[in-house]
Amino acid sequence: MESTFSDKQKIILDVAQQLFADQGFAGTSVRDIAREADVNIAMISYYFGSKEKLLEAIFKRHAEVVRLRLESIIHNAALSPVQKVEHLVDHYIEKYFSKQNFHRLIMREQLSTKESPIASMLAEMKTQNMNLIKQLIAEGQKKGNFRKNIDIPLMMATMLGTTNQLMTTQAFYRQVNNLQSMSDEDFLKHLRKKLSHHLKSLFKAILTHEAQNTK
Amino acid sequence: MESTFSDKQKIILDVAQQLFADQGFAGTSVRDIAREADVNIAMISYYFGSKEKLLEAIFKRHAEVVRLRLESIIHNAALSPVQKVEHLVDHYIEKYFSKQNFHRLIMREQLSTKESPIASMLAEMKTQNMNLIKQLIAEGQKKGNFRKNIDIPLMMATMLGTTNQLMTTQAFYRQVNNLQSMSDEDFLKHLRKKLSHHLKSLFKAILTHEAQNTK
DNA sequence: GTTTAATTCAAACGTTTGTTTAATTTTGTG
DNA sequence: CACAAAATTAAACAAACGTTTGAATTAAAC
Repeated sequence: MESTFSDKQKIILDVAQQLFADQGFAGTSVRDIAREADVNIAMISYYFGSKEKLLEAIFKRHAEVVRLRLESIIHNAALSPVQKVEHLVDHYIEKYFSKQNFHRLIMREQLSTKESPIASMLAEMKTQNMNLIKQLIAEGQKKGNFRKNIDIPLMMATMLGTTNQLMTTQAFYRQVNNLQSMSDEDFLKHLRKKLSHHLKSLFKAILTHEAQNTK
Repeated sequence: MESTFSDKQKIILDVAQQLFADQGFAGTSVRDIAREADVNIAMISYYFGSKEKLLEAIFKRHAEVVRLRLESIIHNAALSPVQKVEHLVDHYIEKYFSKQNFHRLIMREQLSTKESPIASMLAEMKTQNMNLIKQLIAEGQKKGNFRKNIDIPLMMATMLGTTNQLMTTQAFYRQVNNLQSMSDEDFLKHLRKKLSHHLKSLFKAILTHEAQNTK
């Protein structure tokens, strides 16, 4: 990768990522970023060309990290296919919960219908991840653990979609289940556990031959 | 409901809904709306107070329609609980696919973390729908069709989340499955069918005692 | 027909936006 | 030190934004 950023550039990237995540891309001005990063307004254009290309740089940096982590799970010879799927679920939940706002930002960009460098970058990233998971499924089928005719994109949609949806409506989930007395931290722990179990049992039902367990 | 809009107000609401859906709220200017609706810019403030209250009015109008349709399914005495769930799935898919852009708009608003009249309105809407579905699940449990200890919010998150996710990444789904030669119409039909089957078998696995069928 | 209220309009208001300029300072190199 | 390149700055730019104004027009009420 040709991505070698100076310390100052990294600060701008970090600050912008946080602000974009919290307030959205349109909702964040370059002046906000400059103020928070303690640099002159002109530095953003100077270093990155434009506000939009700054976002592009942020996503590029993120994509690299995701790909590496995913590969390390898939290629871990010590794990069975079922274990890999479970690791995948837990890893994704962990990643998503620890950077909620950033994933909100990605969601927002995906919602945009317009063709853009960013949209095509996200698509490419998705394809890479999908190919890795395809390997994993194929391995499971070869070993006889998984059934044939698995619609991987649908399965992915359920994992990502359910997690996204639950995240965006977590306050609602808390209210419905009368969990207001819990601390924020405890609630998130509880939510993650529930979601993890839910997704794993769903995937067991989709992927394997046996019915999923009741708790 | 006190919502009685003049013809001109309805035109503004329709046009604004379309534009907000296509370009987002921040991405649509009141000048865009005025031009498309063929009214003076000042009319939007005059009738609705502000751009934000205009969006509020659009969501209020939408919520009413959704509630009525949901009630008609839940209270249909001719259907069994399982059938009702299947109707629910198909109805939601139908609703979502026929107004994709509008649901993208709702998603975008849900992604916003800020407290706002619109956020609380969406939350209230969600609670209403949830209570209706709770009735449906309780009916199924009483009749012995559904198992106990069903996490309804999690189930809803899977339905809404999977549909949303698949919708926002449909171009990707098409590419991965080599369906570019299909017409747009045929592809959407295909996608709906796949999604419907996927969700129904997931729900069978979640709700009932038997394992779901393979195709 | 007269009066009062509701509607419509072009224009302007005051901000805020992303980006650029041109001058200045800092840094690196020989 | 001297010179060139890079970095940084305050200021200005033009464009777009949501909203308001005050006059002009239409509709409604009596």
